[in-house]
Amino acid sequence: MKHTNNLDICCPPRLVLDRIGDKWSVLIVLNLSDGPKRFSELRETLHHVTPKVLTHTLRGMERDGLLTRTVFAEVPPRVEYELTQLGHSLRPVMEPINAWAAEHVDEVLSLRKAHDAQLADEPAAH
Amino acid sequence: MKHTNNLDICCPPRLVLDRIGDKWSVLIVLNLSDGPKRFSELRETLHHVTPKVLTHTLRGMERDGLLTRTVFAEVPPRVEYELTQLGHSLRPVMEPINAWAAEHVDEVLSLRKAHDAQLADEPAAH
DNA sequence: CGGTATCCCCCGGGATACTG
DNA sequence: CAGTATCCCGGGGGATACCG
Repeated sequence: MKHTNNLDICCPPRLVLDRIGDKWSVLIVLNLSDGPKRFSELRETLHHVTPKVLTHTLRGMERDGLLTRTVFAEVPPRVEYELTQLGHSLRPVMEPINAWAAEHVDEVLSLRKAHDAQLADEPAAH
Repeated sequence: MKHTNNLDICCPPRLVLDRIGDKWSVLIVLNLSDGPKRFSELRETLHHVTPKVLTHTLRGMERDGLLTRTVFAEVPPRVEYELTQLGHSLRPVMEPINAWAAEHVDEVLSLRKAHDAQLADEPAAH
């Protein structure tokens, strides 16, 4: 996004996809849906994503107001992440995504496989 | 995705996001919603995206059965892209995305701005 | 515990030029 | 018209190591 395409502005969907289209944001929202969680808890659930990446993702979401980060002055340190109202409002957006995926994942995968197989068969077209 | 994480399988949402999370797929679906379009038509609507990129995106979508590619044996050549049933079924998925974006884009942008401004103020925390 | 700091690789995506 | 062929850059994201 170097030359500030007006597409970025004219197309709101891009804002959402840039925000939740990355690898972990959706899973984070889902995981925080029923209450705040600590950094390590999230890491475990997210299959031990690298701390750097998790931090980066969380910071980005915090920046956009999707969640809050609360540091507790204890030893050992404790940090909790919690969805904001805005963060919670994303659930209705994700449900259709989930539903579509659940319903069509097999179809897509088999279509993809068939398509690849067909291409592999006919290198003759060249 | 090198070491085939089981997350890819266990989390259907990823399939969708990997598919429509890229820069152009959503816009393509929206643009093909009311009927087939030719390659150049798509290019124009999509703010003159590079042919290479457009081709790549379209091929990926074709591979997953979201659209069909029809070549007409004419001169000059004509190629039309049309959503499949599966492709059309994505619309209900995108509408909430659109709606959320329309409703919250200003909020997110201002929250983001405020957040950045605050960080710029306090390099003292260091 | 909850992060930073580095290094590194891959690839999405744009620019430019050429072709059947 | 509808693509290919190259080159290139930025950054997402993982691995590893270290820190307050």
